[in-house]
Amino acid sequence: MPKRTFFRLDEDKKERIIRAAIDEFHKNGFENAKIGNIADEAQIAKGSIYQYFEDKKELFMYSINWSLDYFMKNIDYSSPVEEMDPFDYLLSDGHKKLELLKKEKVMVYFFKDIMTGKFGAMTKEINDYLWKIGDEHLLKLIDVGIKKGTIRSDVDKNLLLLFYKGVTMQMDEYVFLKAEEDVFDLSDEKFTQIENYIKNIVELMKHGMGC
Amino acid sequence: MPKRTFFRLDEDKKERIIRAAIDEFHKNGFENAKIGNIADEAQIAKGSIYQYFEDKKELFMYSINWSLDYFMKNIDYSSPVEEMDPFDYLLSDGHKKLELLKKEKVMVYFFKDIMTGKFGAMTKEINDYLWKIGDEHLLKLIDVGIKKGTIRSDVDKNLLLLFYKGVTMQMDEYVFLKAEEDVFDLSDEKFTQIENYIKNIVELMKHGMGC
Amino acid sequence: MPKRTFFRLDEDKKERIIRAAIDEFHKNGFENAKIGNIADEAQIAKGSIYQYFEDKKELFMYSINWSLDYFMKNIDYSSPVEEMDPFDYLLSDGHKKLELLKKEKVMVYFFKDIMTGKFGAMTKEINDYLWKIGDEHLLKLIDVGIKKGTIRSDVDKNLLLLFYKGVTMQMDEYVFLKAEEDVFDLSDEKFTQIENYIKNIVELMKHGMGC
Amino acid sequence: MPKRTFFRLDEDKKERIIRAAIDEFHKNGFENAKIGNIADEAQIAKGSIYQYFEDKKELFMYSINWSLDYFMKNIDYSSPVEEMDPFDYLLSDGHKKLELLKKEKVMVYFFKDIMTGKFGAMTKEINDYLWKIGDEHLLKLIDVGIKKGTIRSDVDKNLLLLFYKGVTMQMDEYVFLKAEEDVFDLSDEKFTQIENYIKNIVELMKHGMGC
DNA sequence: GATGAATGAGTATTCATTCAT
DNA sequence: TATGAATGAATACTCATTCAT
Repeated sequence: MPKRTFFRLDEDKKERIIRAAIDEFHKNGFENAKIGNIADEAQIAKGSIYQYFEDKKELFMYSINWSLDYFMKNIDYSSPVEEMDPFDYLLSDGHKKLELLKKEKVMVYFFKDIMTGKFGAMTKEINDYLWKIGDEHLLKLIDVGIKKGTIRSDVDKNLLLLFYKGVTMQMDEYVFLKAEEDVFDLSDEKFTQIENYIKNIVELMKHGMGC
Repeated sequence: MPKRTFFRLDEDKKERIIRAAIDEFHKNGFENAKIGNIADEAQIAKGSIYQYFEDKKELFMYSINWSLDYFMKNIDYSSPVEEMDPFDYLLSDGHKKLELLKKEKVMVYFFKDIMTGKFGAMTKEINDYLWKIGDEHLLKLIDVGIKKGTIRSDVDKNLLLLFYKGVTMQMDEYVFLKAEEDVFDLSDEKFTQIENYIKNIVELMKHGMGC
Repeated sequence: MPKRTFFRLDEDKKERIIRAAIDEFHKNGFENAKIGNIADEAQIAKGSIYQYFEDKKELFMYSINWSLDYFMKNIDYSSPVEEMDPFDYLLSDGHKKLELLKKEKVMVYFFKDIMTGKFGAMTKEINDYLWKIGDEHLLKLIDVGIKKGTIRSDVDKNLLLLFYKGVTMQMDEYVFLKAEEDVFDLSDEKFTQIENYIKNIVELMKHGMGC
Repeated sequence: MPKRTFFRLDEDKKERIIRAAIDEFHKNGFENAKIGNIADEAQIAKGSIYQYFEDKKELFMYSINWSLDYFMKNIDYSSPVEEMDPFDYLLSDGHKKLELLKKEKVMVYFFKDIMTGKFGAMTKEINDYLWKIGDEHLLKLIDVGIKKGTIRSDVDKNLLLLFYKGVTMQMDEYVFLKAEEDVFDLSDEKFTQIENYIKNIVELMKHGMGC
């Protein structure tokens, strides 16, 4: 948890610092991230970082939290969508992700780094926490699906979760790759191409790949 | 590529070195892995490492190659199985993995670290290479499935690959977690529990989670 | 010398600041003393310290002066006692010191730190000054003793001073140690024990340890 | 305790390192002593210091031990002298100290710093140890004196110790100051002046300053 | 070839001091 | 004047790599 001096900062500065941190952590990983770079990028003095955060680790942790919050707010990863069928959700969600990708590339990547476990040992603690949050969210979706009758009820929910998650992540991976191809802007063609892919994947999730 | 001095070493020493490296890299990640620890563990002088490898990175890369080879040889990840149906393959493969897990815990974990992208930037290069190999392998399996009529042929193969991979990885993840619970030895009960899970997952892959 | 802003402060605040400083300097030495701690302890803002003192060193120097003054006033280290025989003086002085120890532990210790030279190089300047003051005081005492016929007159006065000082300091050291044993309060028993010791020491000073 | 790599060094290098350390610690105290300075002065790489010592503190501690040993060996502070009368001992000891002062100024000062407690908190532990050694040594001397009949036996030995120590230290202080006056070499005149002082002090110790 | 000692570049963190409010 | 946030200089320590034996 940042020191209170951090919270007293004006929004712009706070955001500059965290975005600088996210950028650095994403580019170089935790170990190789230099506090100096972050300070420079955020246009503050190196020492100031320590006025706001206990140490590098705390800054890192908070960066994670911050990006988590960010996505919660912006992708509505949290609640209202909960009445949506998980398959529909995927479709809409995928769309939103594409828009985010265009706007918040770095942060999305950072978020992906986290979820992928790229920060490894460093995050064991927070990693578990993040997973739990994500899983809970997905389980709710699955529940809705079962209730609505779009998801089979003869299989253990955890198994469904695992299945859903696996396919979803793979799909995200694909979307990322595709989006990466256009460094600056996604063409409409690419856009529909991606949406098509997602539709197909969802179809596979529903009916399986077997005959 | 190691220097030729390395290849002149006797098998035992070579293996000791690589296994020590794998252990250290797995435990601490690339940045925090200490050459000194590896040398100690391998019972050779620190300086000797540099007689065999250009630098830390080369040792790391070779460790990856080595473990890749190891699995190729031991899990038959390469050829003969190719006539097998991908679903059957999963079942048998899963079984083999369990046996490997018991025998080569550290190396399996290291391998997982690699495939998961935990070494991040460090491996971008090799990562792509590994994925390509893996993907090729899986695509062959899928082809077999289509030919044998166990996999639907109305969907793009790359999509099937993506789907198959996603579910597979998630399944592996689960197996790892389960296996981890028994630090020293897997009980038979746990063993069948895991196999059951795999069966169910395969069933989901075949028929999907939709109604 | 503190800035004039300091002298404009009310007594209570001034004392709070100096006592906080003394406490910190005593506990951590000059180098490790933290201005922040002093400010916290004195319940003022860190920046205010610099409103009163040029820098850390000036605060330190003034703390020394302050404690010196304090003892001058409170132990009557200066004048009226001057008609007293140095041996009698020691006895009475010793008693007073015990009382002070109970009331002003920290400051006494700080004072001892100074006289002992614990602040080393930092005080070279002030140290000389302090010694001079102390020596002058003691020389007066010795003069009185010679005049009163309680001290031999066949020895160089500086030598007597040196002798007197050495034994005295050692005695103080002992008193401090004893006093330290009772963290909160000196028992009467300990009290008389200490006084006895002092008496014996004084006897040794008078007649020597030889046969 | 230094690492064994240190003990494998040739005598010259070892001595260069320790003397450089002693010099730096004496000049700047523990906190302000810079490892870099020590390394430079000893003509070795900064990192090498850490090949020999765990950290700054260990180097400091060993420097103390080393100078202690040095004086033990060179001033015969340990045993054979033990049959000597403490007063005679002081005389001879004083003489030796003068010679040492000329040869090993810095180290003598460092030693004095230690015994004076100038390193304060840092040494609480070792300080006690040093005092104990010193006290034991002195107590033996006093015992000899009592046995030989040159010291009165009607006084508590610890009191005698305290007395003896106080006067001795003060005397040393004086000698140091005198010696300091001649930066490069002690004139014979100064030499005899000092010896005279010592004789007088010893006389005072024997017969006291009272009438 | 093998060894392990020597090297020195590289960086998080602290804290006295300054400064804007 | 009081405040406390901002600043940045300063330094112990690590460890990959080199090198002398």
